[in-house]
Amino acid sequence: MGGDADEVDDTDEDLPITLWRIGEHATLLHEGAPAQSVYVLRSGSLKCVKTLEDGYEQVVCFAQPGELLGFEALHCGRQPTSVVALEDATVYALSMTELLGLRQRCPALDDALQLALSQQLTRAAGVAEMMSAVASDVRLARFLLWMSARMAEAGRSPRRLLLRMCRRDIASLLGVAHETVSRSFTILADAGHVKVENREVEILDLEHLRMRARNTRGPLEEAARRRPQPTGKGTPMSALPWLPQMAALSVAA
Amino acid sequence: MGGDADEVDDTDEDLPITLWRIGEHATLLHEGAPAQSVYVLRSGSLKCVKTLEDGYEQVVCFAQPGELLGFEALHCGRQPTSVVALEDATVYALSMTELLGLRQRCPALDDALQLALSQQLTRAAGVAEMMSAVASDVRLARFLLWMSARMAEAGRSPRRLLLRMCRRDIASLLGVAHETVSRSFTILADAGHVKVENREVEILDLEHLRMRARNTRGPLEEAARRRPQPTGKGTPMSALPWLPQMAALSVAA
DNA sequence: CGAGGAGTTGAGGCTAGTCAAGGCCCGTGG
DNA sequence: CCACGGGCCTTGACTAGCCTCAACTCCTCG
Repeated sequence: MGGDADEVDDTDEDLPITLWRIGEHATLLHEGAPAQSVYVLRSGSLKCVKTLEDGYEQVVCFAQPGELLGFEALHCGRQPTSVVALEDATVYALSMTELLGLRQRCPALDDALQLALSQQLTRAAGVAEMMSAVASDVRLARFLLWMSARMAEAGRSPRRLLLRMCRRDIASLLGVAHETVSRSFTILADAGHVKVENREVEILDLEHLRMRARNTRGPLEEAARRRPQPTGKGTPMSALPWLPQMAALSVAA
Repeated sequence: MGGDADEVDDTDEDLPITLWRIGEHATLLHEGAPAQSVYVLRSGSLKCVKTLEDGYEQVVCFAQPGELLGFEALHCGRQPTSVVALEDATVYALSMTELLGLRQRCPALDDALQLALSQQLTRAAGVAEMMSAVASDVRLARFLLWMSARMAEAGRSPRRLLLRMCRRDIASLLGVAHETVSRSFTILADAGHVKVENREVEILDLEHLRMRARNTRGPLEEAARRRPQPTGKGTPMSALPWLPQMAALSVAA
């Protein structure tokens, strides 16, 4: 297996689903490792990191319980990121070789998989949105709101956050220096939006935090003027496409 | 339907796959629109944009032929981004309500779908990697290499790029001002790495362009020292998990 | 008790954002 | 036909914000 995790138990003879336990700082998936399983995070939190050629550790995302991991490797066979536990965590593991057969035998799992994948795509867009802000305090505000939303999804208090990752990891995700993260924390704290105590963050003024997070760049960037301009009128085409063709296409590109 | 596209033809009575033609600047998917179909881009190129509260148009990604679109909406029922054609384009449309049944009737399509989803996740991580660079010329270099890789995937020349998007869209994706994109283009051109003529870009020195793209931030950021540190040893757990539970979990979070 | 990581804060230089002007190209309309 | 307007792109000048380097504290761990 591609990780420092301990196999705990098979859950069922028929189903190749295994529960793994991952200790803090242990690596569940190694970047570049062959794809063998997909995982669903059961408890704890993880970070997905890409080690760039110059040795810089780029954090791509933080994973909360329920998230799907390792699925990216399906199309190229290798893991694009490493996955490291920020605290003790447990995951369900699902062998990739048996994934296909399993999907057919169990439509419920199949649907759940589709949903989870869809969700992961949405989250990826959310990460991009976070990084799109210019000002560093705005980035941090968005990050905190993002974490808060995750807590709410998980049914926990969205006001009290316990950040399991270090400042450097946050800085990496947001694309700023880790000192800047520190400064941005004090900016938000001085403004009375949050109370910060090391990794414990309490959101005091959600509304003002949201307002700050809205600032993207300049004053509206005149983008509001650029209306959709639907032209849309086009000539009909001959009906050559087909299902197999479509299937081939989506594999190809 | 949520778009200014023209329906062209049904491809098969049994299969709800339709070919749509989208004119330049037309919108295939509107942000916030209900999820009704998934699409596979057949020809042309698109951009996915998120209009933020302050009116700023955040470009999330550029789509090339073969990419899957609209799938993010599955889990929440609404499109998280708008999708706009950068040039005349065609897409295969697949009704979402019939998607489930179709997947079961045609495993080949199902597998293709999984692969495409996996690919989309990988691409999302790639976008994050692009934005992670600090220096603007490095960001642009990565963008050009990214476009080049897409061209190679499509079987076209990876050296001659025709950028269908305007500078402002590139700037939005990279998280910089559009003037900065201009300046970065001239930096790369002056360095002899590329030849730029409006939207036509020729890569002259791939190797040096790659070298420039490697610079992430500072000199190694001492991250190279932070070795994995596998602790990994943990106590076994009782075997409570199960397939239905796992399915429910991946839906829940 | 010392070593080292994590976090915070300060000083200074430089990148990139902002504002502004000008050129180019292409659409519409006089 | 050419004038005009309006994108798109580029370039310049100024300035704000962030990165870098550095020092210091706190805390954990061996």
